[in-house]
Amino acid sequence: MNDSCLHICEHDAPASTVESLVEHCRSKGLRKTALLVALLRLFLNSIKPISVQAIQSDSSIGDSCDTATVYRLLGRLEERGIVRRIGSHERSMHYVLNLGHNHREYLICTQCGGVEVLDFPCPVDTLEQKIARKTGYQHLYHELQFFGVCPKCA
Amino acid sequence: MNDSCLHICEHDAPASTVESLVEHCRSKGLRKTALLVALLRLFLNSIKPISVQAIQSDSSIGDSCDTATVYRLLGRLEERGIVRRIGSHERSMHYVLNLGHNHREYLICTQCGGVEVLDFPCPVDTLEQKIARKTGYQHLYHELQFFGVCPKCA
DNA sequence: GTAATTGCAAATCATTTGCTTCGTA
DNA sequence: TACGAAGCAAATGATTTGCAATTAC
Repeated sequence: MNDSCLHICEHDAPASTVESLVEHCRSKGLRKTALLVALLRLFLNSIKPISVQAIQSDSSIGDSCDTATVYRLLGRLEERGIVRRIGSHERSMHYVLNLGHNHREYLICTQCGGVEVLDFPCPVDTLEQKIARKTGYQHLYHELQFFGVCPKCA
Repeated sequence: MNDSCLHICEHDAPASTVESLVEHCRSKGLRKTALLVALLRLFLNSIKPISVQAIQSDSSIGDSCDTATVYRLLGRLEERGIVRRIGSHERSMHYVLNLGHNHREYLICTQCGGVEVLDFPCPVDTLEQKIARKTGYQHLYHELQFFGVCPKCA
C-alpha cells in the first residue's frame, strides 16, 4: 500500500437513498413512520457514528419524539441489520448504517472527542477470513478505531 | 502472512510483575494501597478486558471496597497511561493494562458475549504510522475488535 | 503533618420497561 | 380493524460527585 491509498475522507455520496432504505425497512416488517424517515435521513447524511444524544438533538427529530421511542427504533433497526451499534469510549451508544464491507474506520481525538473518517483499503479483511476459518466463528465483522491527539489539541 | 501466524492465545506470561507495576504507579504519584495492588494483580492475571463489574465481584476486592473508590482509582490509572479504557458494546466500561504495542486484539461473540484473545502480528501498525504522518495526530494507538457468532452459539 | 485516598450517600445520566393510546397497512 | 409504533412515567443500572474520616509517605 502506498500513501495515495490513504486520505481523510470528509464526506461521501450516500450509498442509498432515503426512499430505498425505507423500502428495505418495510420489507423487513417495519412501518414507515416520521421517525424512521428522519432517522434514516440523519444516518445517510453522516458517515460518522451518531450518538443517541445527537439524534435527539437533531432539529428534525428533537422535541417531537420521545426518548424511549428512539431507543426502540434503533433496537429494531439493529436487530434487522440495518444499523450497527458501535462501541465507544463515551458513555452513550453510537450507531452507523450497516454498509457491510463498505464500512469506514475512524480516527478519534482523545482530548476533544472529534471524529475523522478514514478512507483506505481495509487491511483487516483478509485476516478476518483467516480468523473465521481458524475459530469457526460465523458472520464475522470488525471494528477498527484509531485514537490520538489531534493537531488542535496538541 | 501465513496461517501459522494466527492462533488463539489462551494465556500468556505476564509482561511485568505486580511489584514492578506498583513501583511504576508510585513513580507517577500514586500511593500503594490494598486496592491498587489487588487491581494490578487482577489485570496481570487477565489479558482480556475487565469490566468494572468483574473487578467488584473479584474476591480479593469485592465487598472490601466501595464502588466509587474503584472508579476513582481506574480513572487515576487511566490518566497516567497505566490502563486503557476499551470501548465495548456492553453498558459497562472495560479496562486493560496498557502494554503499548504489545496489545492484543479480541474476538467477541455477539450472542453470548464470550471473548477470545487473538494472537497475530498486528496488520495495522504500519498503517498507524502512515495515518500519524498524514493527519498530524500524535500518540496514536488503535483498537481492533472482531465480532461474530461463536461455534457454541451458532 | 499533609496530601492522597477512602467510604458513604446522594446526584446524574443513559437506557429499559409497562402500559395505554395512536396510526399505518 | 389489527398489530406495530409512539407517548408518558417510572424503574433500573452505570458512573460521578461532595464531604467527612482515614491512611500512606
